Amino acid sequence: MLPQKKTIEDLARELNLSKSTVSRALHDSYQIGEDTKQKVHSLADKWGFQLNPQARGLKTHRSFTLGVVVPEIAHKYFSSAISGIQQVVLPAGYNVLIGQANESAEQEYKVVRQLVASRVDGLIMSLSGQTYYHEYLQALLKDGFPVIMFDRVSDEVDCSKVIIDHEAAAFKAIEHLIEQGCRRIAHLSGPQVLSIAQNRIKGIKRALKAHDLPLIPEFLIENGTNPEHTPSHIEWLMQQPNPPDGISCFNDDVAINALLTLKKAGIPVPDKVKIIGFNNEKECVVIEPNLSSIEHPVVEMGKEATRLFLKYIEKPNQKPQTIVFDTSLIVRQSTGG
Amino acid sequence: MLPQKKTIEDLARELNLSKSTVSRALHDSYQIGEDTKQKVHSLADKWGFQLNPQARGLKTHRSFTLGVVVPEIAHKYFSSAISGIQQVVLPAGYNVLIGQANESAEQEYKVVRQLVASRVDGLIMSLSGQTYYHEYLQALLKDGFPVIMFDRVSDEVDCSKVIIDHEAAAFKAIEHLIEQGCRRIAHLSGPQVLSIAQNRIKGIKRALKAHDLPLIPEFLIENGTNPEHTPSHIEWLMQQPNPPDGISCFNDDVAINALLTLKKAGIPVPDKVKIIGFNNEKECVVIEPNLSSIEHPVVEMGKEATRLFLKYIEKPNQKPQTIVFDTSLIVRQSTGG
DNA sequence: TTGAAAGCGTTACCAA
DNA sequence: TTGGTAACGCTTTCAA
Repeated sequence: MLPQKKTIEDLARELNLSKSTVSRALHDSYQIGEDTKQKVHSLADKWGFQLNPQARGLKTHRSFTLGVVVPEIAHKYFSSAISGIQQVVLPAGYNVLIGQANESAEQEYKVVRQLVASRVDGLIMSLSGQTYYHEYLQALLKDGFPVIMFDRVSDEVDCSKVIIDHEAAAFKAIEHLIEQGCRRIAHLSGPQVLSIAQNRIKGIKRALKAHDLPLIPEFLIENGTNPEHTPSHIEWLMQQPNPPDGISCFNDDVAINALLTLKKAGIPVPDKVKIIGFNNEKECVVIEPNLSSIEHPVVEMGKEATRLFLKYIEKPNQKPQTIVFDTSLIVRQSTGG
Repeated sequence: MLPQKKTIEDLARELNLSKSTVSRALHDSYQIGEDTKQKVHSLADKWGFQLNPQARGLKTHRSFTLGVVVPEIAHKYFSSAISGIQQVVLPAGYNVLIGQANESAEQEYKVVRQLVASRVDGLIMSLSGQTYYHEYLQALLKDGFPVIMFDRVSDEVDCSKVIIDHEAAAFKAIEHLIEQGCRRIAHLSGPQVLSIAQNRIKGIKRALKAHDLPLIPEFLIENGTNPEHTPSHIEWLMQQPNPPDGISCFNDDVAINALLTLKKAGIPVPDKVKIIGFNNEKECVVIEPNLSSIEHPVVEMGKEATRLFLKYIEKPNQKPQTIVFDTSLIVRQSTGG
């Protein structure tokens, strides 16, 4: 178990072979006889031999390490993605180096720099909210360095992406509210710099139009994700002469915050107003009434992003591709389900 | 930004110095003149030069990488710890390689093997529930390889540890229940192979004794953390002729599961039975009644474990030490607070 | 089918 | 205070 002390040379000596032969045998080179391979492998197994990755990397200019950058590790959404990434990349012989950007553009840049300096073979990232400056990512890509984005992507960077069809997801959520009888729907939306927030709004508008309902402008609350402001947003909404009868929230945290505010105000959910969130987090089934939500296949997305990375490693010069994941509506009590 | 192409040799050539001098200058060796250092550093900065970690590692037998093994990445508790670890270790020039054991002893062994093969300079781990076999960790330690455990530790492994005083925590929880009027207290305990589970039980016993209350043996449910069994445990408990009037749970997940079961059965909390959990997770303030809990300083523990690792790297041959963190009781509605 | 040897980018020993 | 050089463990070209 101890940090490998044996080298290829030890194997060679023991078997009366040369380093080169042993190296080739370990890599199952076609130029090596079956019996030789056998011998090498069996001794290697017996010794628990593993190649020194640093020597290997030094020679091959690869590290067999993948960098992953997320806004925040300690968030279920992203740690699940990381878990998905690991499930695919470890069996392929890669390790994962993790960086967190803490929702800051500068930190994101620093973290990427650091990972690149550590010689990761590629990068899978989900962008941080306020990030505008992405030229350095473009530069990396131009040098043939694989960068794959998932979930929070930027239109300005031309790389492979794994995303959710947020427009369709929002459409689904709003249509569900409408089918449940809502006619005056409010929205606590996210940071407008994120394309996902904009796409959600597109979906909202499309759903309303499809059902001949108006978009009530003052019910569309932008940047409504700050947990400290949610209660006042809700209070304001419900104090209107014609308050909303349905509220869609940017994520479950916001939705739960909203729900708690409504309960405190004695406004019955779903009877008087219906609520739906996004992400389908654990808390949805903890709160009462249980929260309806839109489920994102985040583990699957992590896996898919990793497959793109591996494919790219296999043969570079691939055209960037975008893989779109669908979401599913989870109906619970908060929308009368 | 691109993966460094320049080498020490390029710097040397450009400055009319030798590789050795440049290397020493970069490491601020005392043998190098101030002016030379200046020149080297300024060119290195200008070029954005960074040493090749693989070549460095090959030569020095270090990787400047720390391995972290947790039962599950996608769990707030552990991802917070990882975050804490990163906050301390990144500024020290180390990267973090993460492995998850999925609560399985075999996986844990494999993951450690893999990380060691990847030449991590040390390991910070939180053990998985069912783990018995720890000889390999002992072996590593004997070879001078740093292993630090946090939270879920094993008494059988003689290494530095960062733990919570679980006995005191459990004492606090039980004493609180008693002060709130509970006289027949039940416990959904954790895997008995974990020392934390045993220490909790010690605390429970001590608290009961201190208040002259008996420990009701059939109310002490071992290995009670399986979410599928929690409802039947709760049902069984409450169907007893003399059911418990207080339940302490191994963690918040179990407590919430228990609470939901009680609500479904129409048993009022906290009036008929009081509940307390451990970890103080987000869901505590989502469920109703809000869940009382014991808060663990998990980010701080991750940081402290990392400091121990760095100290050990600085000078090996340290005696193992154990750092104990205290917890705080968070009183909410589920215990009538 | 196998072996010898060069070289990846550092560090560290020995000289100067 | 600085330089030359071997060595870390592996891959790979060239030769046999």
